[in-house]
Amino acid sequence: MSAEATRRQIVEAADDLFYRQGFDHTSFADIAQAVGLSRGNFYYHFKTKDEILGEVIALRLQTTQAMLDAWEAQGEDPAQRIASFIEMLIANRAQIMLHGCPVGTLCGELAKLDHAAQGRAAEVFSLFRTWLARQFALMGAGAEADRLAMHLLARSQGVAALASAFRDEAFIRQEVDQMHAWMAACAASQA
Amino acid sequence: MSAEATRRQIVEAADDLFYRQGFDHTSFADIAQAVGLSRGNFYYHFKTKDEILGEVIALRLQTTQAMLDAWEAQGEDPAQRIASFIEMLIANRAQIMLHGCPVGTLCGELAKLDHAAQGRAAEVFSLFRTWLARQFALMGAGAEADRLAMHLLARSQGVAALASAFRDEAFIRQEVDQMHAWMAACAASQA
DNA sequence: GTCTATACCTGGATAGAC
DNA sequence: GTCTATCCAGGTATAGAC
Repeated sequence: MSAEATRRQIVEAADDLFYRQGFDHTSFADIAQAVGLSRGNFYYHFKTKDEILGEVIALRLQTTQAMLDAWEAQGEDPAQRIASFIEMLIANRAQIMLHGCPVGTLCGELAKLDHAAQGRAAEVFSLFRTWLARQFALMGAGAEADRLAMHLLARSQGVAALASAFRDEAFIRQEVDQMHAWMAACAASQA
Repeated sequence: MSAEATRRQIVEAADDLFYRQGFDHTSFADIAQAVGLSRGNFYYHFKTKDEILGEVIALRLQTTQAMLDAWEAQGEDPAQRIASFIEMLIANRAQIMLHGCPVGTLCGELAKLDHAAQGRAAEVFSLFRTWLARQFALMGAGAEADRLAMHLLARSQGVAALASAFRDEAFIRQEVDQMHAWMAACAASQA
């Protein structure tokens, strides 16, 4: 196999394991096993764990941006695009109940480790924030656009945190309904 | 020193370290050093790390209940008592920006570790949930009381998560203001 | 590019002297 | 109740054969 393809496999396996088990709790052996490599060979591709983390964050930034671009292309108006964001909680509910939000839990863990990559990891949040703010701006929210974006981001984080703690799917649906209702009220007040 | 006093010191030190560094990332050596004990002596007091975790959770359940009781005693009406809950975000903002919410981050970490104490840790959330639901019920929320309690708990979790990721104090104040406004609207609609 | 073998360290946990 | 010494597992990382 080419070195490039192996590297990519490693990053994808690490992405998954970091989400399910946490960054600190995932060992090189775990990742090597997932990819089917020996531990020794592993170091040919990555020298340190932080280097893998860097690539995982880069991958997440990339896939997140791609998802936002897709929502942008599909949604007919900003309110519908924001609805796509909210529906993410429903689409990923099974994983969220088990492991929380990938972005929030990684940022939380890196904060505890006082890790240098904290800022990089938070950039994934920034992608959502900027994108949401632009949608709200298009809805006519003006100076309030960023505040509304942060509000919605916070609510989705809270839902993920509690859904995971209580393993409660009904709660997710309940809050998602409330968020859609809040959006409707939001849109009405701008009109 | 008496064994009982030492044990208590250990649990308090562990409580603090688990919050600031995370459970998994905190070693026996860290806790022993914080208390000023040798590692060997440490094992006279606690046999396993899980045993310490159990006591830390028990301590948190106890201090949380005491705090709720205090709010109950001080608040003149249920709306004012719920305001005490919301103001917790302001009172603890410095710590929250550095390490997130102690309850949420512990539950999140234990979920990643697939730890047996997950359920116990979530009981701290349950204390808040039950207490908040009772306040909402007193406000006349009826069947909606629990839903409103979970909603408020989720919002506070979301604020803690994003405040930590962005290190943003203004955001905390902004959302706290919104939560108070939401409460006022809530109270008005019940009246 | 891939492997085995291995060095080195940290962390959990125990034994036994004081 | 406290200490030192020690064991062992697991984790990061390297060397060097193939």
